[in-house]
Amino acid sequence: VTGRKALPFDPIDEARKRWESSGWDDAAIGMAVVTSVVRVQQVFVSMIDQELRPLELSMARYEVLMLLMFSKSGELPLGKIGARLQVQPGAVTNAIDRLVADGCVKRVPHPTDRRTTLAVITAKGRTKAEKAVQLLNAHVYVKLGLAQDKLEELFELMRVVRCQAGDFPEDLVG
Amino acid sequence: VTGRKALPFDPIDEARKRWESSGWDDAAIGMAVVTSVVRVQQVFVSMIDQELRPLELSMARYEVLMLLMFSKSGELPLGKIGARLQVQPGAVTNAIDRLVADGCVKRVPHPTDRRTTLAVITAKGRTKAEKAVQLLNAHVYVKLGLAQDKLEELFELMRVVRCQAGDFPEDLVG
DNA sequence: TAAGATTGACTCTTCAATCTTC
DNA sequence: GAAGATTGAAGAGTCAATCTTA
Repeated sequence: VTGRKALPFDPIDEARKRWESSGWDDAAIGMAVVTSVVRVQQVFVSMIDQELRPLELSMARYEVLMLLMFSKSGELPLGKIGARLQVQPGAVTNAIDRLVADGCVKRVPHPTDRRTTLAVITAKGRTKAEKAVQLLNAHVYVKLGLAQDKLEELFELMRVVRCQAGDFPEDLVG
Repeated sequence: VTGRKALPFDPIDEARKRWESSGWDDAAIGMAVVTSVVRVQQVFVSMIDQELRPLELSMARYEVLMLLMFSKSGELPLGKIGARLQVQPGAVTNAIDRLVADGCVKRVPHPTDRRTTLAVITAKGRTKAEKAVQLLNAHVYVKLGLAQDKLEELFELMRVVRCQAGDFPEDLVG
């Protein structure tokens, strides 16, 4: 993706064989899957970052803008944002700070609960978010190199893993 | 995984529906797959970090130890490590620095090429690596909550994505 | 007491610049 | 000049501590 070179063999296949020849057969496929997910994520994130760079957006800030754009009235308490993105409060504060500095978001006090702060997307924020979506749709999401039906299979398998991990309740799987 | 709460619905399903109702049908499944991979990776890495914490190992340093342990004579040039892990040179220097400080690795000059440095795993490094493997095998890799055949399907689909991304040559896909 | 947000210390990453050696 | 490694700055994350408000 960047200046990294391709290897003349599949490194994860190699690792799996070593696991099997070390007597860890029952864990070998799990290791291979986890390692694959980590590597693929690395590739996806660097594709996304590259597209977002001209807009001066990071992936984290893009995700925040998406959340705000698709929420009714374009505002959300910071705590809700953290829960959706599954990141710590400090990460939210940081992302909002930068979005505010860039004029994409405003901080507004909650009308009734004075502990909570609302993030509100601005017109500039909406414009930037729309550009970002166009770029990612055109250059990342439609270029995954897998047929539609294969993507569906992959999505369903990942959904089960996400559910097992407690991302959302079990009764929503099937 | 940590103190994060589960949501009462699948957030990625919601996003996918919004994509479809915005007329981005062709990109919707790609968006859902990319988002899924990012979330699952987040979960896997935090499971791994939690297991590795008692050993005072990060996932990055664990990966370096694995590479060294499975290489003949337990040594590797820093550049090779970066290529295998697909990270920048600076990240390798950082990881090796910490492993050296922990006594798990030694830096040794290359016998013929005085530009390159070799990382050599120590006895302490091997011991720690073996403990790490036991922990991850027992508490992560065998507990993915998916049947063996489903894991195989998932692995094969991810392999195609990795290949498309240029992780390794196309003629090794299968 | 607990919830929401912020802050500061620390880790790990990328990127660009630098230094040595080929 | 190019390759290998290091360095320093900046971005983004965790975690623990803190402050305000409920």
